[in-house]
Amino acid sequence: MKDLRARREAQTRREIYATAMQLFAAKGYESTTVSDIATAAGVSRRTIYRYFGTKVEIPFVLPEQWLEHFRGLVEERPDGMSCYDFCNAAVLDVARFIELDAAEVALAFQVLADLPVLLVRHALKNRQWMEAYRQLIATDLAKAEGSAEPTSQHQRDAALLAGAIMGGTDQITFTWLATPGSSLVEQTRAVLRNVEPLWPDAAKVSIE
Amino acid sequence: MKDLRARREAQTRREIYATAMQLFAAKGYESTTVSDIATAAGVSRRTIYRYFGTKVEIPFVLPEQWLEHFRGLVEERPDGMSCYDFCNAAVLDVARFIELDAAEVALAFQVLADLPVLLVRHALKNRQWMEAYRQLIATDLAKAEGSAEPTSQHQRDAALLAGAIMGGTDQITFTWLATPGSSLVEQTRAVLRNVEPLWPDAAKVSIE
DNA sequence: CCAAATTTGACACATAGTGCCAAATTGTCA
DNA sequence: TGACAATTTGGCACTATGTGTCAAATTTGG
Repeated sequence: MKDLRARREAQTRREIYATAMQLFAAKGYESTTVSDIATAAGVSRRTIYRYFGTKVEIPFVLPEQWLEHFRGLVEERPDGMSCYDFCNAAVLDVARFIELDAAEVALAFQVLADLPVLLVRHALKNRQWMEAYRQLIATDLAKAEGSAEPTSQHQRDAALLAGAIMGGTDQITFTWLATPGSSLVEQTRAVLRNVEPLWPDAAKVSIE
Repeated sequence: MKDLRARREAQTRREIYATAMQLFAAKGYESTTVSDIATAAGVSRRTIYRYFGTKVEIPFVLPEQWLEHFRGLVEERPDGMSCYDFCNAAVLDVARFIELDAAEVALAFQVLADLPVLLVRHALKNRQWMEAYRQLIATDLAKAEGSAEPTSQHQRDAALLAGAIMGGTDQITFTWLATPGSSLVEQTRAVLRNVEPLWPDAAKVSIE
């Protein structure tokens, strides 16, 4: 039974995560050593590094899941959907996905507020989002105009759009967490409306 | 003579920088320890940390200077200039500033290519740029509409614009380095033209 | 040239992260 | 069920980053 082992691994992974977050909330991220987490979780220090490559990965499991969810959407993208339509749908889908674990996110981001190391990690996550958008849009624009490789014009358009979407969604995630009762999906719609004028016509033709 | 000391400090700073970059180019960033740099530069390891907070700061002195140049522009911003006009002018100014040390930049970025640690640092730098733009634009939009604090609408608009500008300029910096003989300023103009439709009307009224 | 202030060097130390191998645990098959 | 194989875990050693501390060296100012 291979999946039994897999479930056990997922279990310890969750346990380490829960223990770590608890300690971070209690003593702060910086003054919690990996050894602390290890002893509290009842595993060896080495094991922590096996499950999470680095200490700073631990508080970013949820954001990482969101990005993977998006990448999954890109994989399963239906044929004949325009770049414009797909991006709008995907961004909204991710917003819905994020809203699922609202409570957990609020706690996590509260713990991590204003920590230099984590700000850096946040920046990296933003860049990864931007890269994901940028690559998707750039290749799509190239395809839509029948060129194998994206031209520098395509690259520019894609980078602009990716930056705007990333910047907008990052911002509203912040205000969403800050103002309880607000709807992330609604705010996301507003962002997409604002981004609208940036889309070139080529993005609205269906691919394949 | 206070400035004599300052000049000496700037001197050793430059020496450490030059030595470090040379070593990075020769042996790679990762396999160059801070001790290596220290002995090669003829100072103690501790001194390196005094001049540059961390090892990863060293290859980012130029980008840091560019950001500081921009911050300087914001400080000396002339009265009665609209947000839109100022941002366009400032972004172009920075592009000119960057183009000054083109050769040095090319070498630096070549050395640092595809290093995980440095990719992270690059992400942080991008975020800092975005924050600089975002804050500037958000407060300006609020002022232009007579509200003391930026509304969430202002914040969204600002985040979008900041993201687009950052994403666009980052992208063209990349292609500029990759294609010798190209003009960063020209490309920057193209980015600004593309961003154009994102600006709300409020950004075009003069402040103060 | 001397005294005060500041910079530098040297040492110690905590922690992150990695390689390695033996021990324990788990899945598989007879 | 029991033994064998595969994988996971723990423990240990080690390197490197980054920080605190204080004495020694250097520079500034008179």
